[in-house]
Amino acid sequence: MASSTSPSTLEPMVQKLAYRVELDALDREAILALPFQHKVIERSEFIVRERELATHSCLMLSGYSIRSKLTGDGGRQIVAIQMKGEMVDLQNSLLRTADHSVQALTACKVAYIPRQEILRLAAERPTVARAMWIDTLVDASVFREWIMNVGRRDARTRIAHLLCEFSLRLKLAGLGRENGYELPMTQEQLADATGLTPVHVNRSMKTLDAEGLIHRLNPRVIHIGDWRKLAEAGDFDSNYLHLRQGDAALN
Amino acid sequence: MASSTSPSTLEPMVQKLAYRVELDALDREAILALPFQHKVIERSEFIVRERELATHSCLMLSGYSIRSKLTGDGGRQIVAIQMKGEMVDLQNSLLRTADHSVQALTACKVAYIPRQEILRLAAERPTVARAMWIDTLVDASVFREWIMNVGRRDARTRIAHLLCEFSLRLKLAGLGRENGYELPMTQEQLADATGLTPVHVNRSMKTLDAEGLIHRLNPRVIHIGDWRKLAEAGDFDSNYLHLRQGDAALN
DNA sequence: CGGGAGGTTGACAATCGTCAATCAGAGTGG
DNA sequence: CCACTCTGATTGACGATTGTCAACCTCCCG
Repeated sequence: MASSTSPSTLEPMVQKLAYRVELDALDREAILALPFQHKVIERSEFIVRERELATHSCLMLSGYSIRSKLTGDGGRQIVAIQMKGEMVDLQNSLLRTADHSVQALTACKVAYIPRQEILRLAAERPTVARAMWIDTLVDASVFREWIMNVGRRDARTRIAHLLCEFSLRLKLAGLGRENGYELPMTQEQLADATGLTPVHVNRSMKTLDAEGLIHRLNPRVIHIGDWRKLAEAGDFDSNYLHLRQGDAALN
Repeated sequence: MASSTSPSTLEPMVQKLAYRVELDALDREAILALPFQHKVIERSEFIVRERELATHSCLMLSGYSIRSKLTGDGGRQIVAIQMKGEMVDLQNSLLRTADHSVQALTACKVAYIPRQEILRLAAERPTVARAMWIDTLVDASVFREWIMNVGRRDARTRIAHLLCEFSLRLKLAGLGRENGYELPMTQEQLADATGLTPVHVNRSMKTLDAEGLIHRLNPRVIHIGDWRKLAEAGDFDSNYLHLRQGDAALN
């Protein structure tokens, strides 16, 4: 872990918030002036554990992380996937104790920001506060879509939906190639995200492949043959991501 | 619909927010001074429809409402249940278009507050803004628990979990009797909330009844025989509701 | 070359959904 | 007071999606 005051490290946070609300120069400066610590998180390492006190928020600079919860009998449910530019753990850090864990899916670079500094920023810059609030509201909207995904869609549709969400979000984050991307998760992790078993995830992806909706060079590299068809198969409508006009039409 | 400036109508909103953050006299006054309209919503009436522009937030004064989403093939997923004292639609009204519908489960009395006034209040009273933010974060925590509920628990456990959540929240709202309450929903609605079919909800409740975990005077009036056992059956841990110490031990 | 993680497949089991009939209770009108 | 109707609850028979178990394969890495 290394302290840093590099002026541009928090730029992704400015971008993220400016996407939601118009920020003036003072707002931007205030964000960039936040104290933070650079940190590298290894694959599988926990950033926050359920029931811990979370004292920091963190901004993803690279890599992927997941949020998950455990049932009493050991089942795991992944409730969100985070990527570059996203604020992890505004949720946990503003509340007393974490209600879910955050874990690195791949090696990650993050910027740690003390909870107190986030609160101070919010108090001093109402516009920034509003942007962060809206950001958490969009997170909540994604949660709702996931409830519907696991509650009311069959296996094939759930997987297709997740692949669509991934595709769009990767493009927005500036990752991902033209018609495809590399999945950062194993089939077991996909299963935990969709409420299925690894075996059935495998079967469902095989089906999507056989139907020509996706092509796989290797199990993790997804090529999307026809976005329209995949979106239809996944009952995917990007409305819940609350993107801007142009971005929603990316695919 | 009737305009009103009755000074105490918004008191539940003060209570709700003061539960999360300490509010000073000015904060409380500012909340109570919000302009609003009284409105009575009939059973089944929509308060907001998916994809609409939501221009108002609303505070539940009595009755129950649900938030729901529809799949492409007509399936419905209920993603939240709202009761007295809760702020419906901070979510929809701060974002451009509603990503889900809000519908009255029973006849409801509500106070409509214009979106602009909420934003103004948040800008002028940072502490109130923080309280509302935290409130939406708690909502998000409940969404995460619901994802786990429908994703990783079997039918009997899902139902038991929902019954437990209801019991606790009703007590907090000052509703519900000692060891039981009246469910405001049909079994079809329970099914939509748990990702099951009405028939299977019926079977699951029958099982819980046969096991002595609940008793039913009539299909909607639930008596909880042994809270401990029901909570265990439902894999229920109130941590995700982020209650205060005392409240978490209510049952 | 060996070991391990992750992916793939088949056989079988179980939970849950579907369909359809019946029942119970509330409200309505004659 | 009694059909009549409607909504919601209940039940049984059957079917299907999904889970379980177990084997085997593939690739990567030391």
